[in-house]
Amino acid sequence: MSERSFIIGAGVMGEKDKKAVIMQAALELIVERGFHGAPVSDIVGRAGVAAGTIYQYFENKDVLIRALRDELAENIRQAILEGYPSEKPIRTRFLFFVENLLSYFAKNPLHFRYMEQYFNSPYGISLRRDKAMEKRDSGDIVHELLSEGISKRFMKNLPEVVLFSLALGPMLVIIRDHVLGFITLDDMLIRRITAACWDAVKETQPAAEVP
Amino acid sequence: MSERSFIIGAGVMGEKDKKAVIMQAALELIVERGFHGAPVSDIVGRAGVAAGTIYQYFENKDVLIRALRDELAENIRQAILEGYPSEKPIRTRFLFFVENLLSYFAKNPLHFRYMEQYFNSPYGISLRRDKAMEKRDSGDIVHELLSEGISKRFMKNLPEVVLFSLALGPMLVIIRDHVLGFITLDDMLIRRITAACWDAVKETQPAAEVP
DNA sequence: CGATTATGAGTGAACGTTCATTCATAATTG
DNA sequence: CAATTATGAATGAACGTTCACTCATAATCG
Repeated sequence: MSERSFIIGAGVMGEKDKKAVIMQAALELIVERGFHGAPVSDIVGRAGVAAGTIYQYFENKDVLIRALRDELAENIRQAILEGYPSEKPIRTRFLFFVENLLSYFAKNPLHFRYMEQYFNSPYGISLRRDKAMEKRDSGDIVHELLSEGISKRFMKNLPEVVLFSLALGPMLVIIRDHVLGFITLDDMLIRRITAACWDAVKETQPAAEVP
Repeated sequence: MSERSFIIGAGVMGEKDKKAVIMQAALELIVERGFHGAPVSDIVGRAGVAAGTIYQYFENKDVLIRALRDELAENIRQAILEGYPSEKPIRTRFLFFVENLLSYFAKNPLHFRYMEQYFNSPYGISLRRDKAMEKRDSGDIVHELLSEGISKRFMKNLPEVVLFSLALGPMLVIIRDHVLGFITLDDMLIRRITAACWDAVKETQPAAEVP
């Protein structure tokens, strides 16, 4: 082998992957056992590195936890914005957004569980709004969607945070059930769930035009 | 003072209250800082008792945590079943149930935050279904409501867990926002939110009779 | 180009801290 | 004055973090 490399399990890794291996191990363990059930000693054990190695890449455990959050948030952001039909009617955009988000989490259950745990922990409480709803990337799109929906009377005249909860709250429960094996999500079911969420937010005295 | 008593803050307590004081202190601290941010030393400190006293009432910290869950679950059960209109139409029962639950948590934010943390932690994962949906008290009522709604075609023909998520998922987000001060829930708003949840679950091709 | 030195990623035993829990003792009760 | 209840210093396990050290590789040298 022409450059430094090493073996973990059956695979051969270039040195650049070590950080990623640690992050993956942390993701799995934290999802399985929670933040305080995933000591650094177990994380490095699963990653196949020594205790000290983790501090080559992360200043401390908190930094690792936040780095994981940032990476997942970026993945999610890219996944749900790809192909977003900015020019289509509101209903189309709404369905696209919710369907994509459901789909992403159905396919990446660990990402969902991690973010859920993060935002339900003392780490995440203060940052919740910044990341989920405020002036940032995907949050912008949600805000744009809902405020336009309200002003054009395609959606119910409720506070934006309420419409947000009607649109995405069911997803929190459904993905949890999907992860835990109480239900299996396929594309058809995802489409029907998304349509039901639209029923929740849409104005029941419809405006002159159909959205 | 004629019987043994002691002072906490401005109040005087008989000894029978000591267990309750410990539980209240644990509730507050765990909601504020999470399970691993609420060490026994802090709990007894807030309760105004010595470290050892907690073990007079609870075998260990886990037992305390589960006892709190049980007490809150019982409170919630009683609150939402009081005055439940078993003989009224499905829609009436649905609105009553969801409204009552929203109302209860809006008035008892600590209870909500505790249960949320509990069920999102390794403690609660395995028990989630037993408590929230299965053959038990309030769970029975939800199951009865949804299965009747499906079979009589007043609700969408979706898996029960999906209808459950459409009915109660938004509440998870809204109460969190209420607790964190992003929104203020009053009776009027609660009624409008509940109505929107009904829109989500109700069959859009209505049956012959109005429910 | 072979030999020598420098580098820094990787290591893991050891450290200090924090935690839940215990128990000998003290205080309070009827 | 026995019995019950409360106390808090002491304990040991578990944790995150540190740091002196190793060694494969890269850089430099003669």
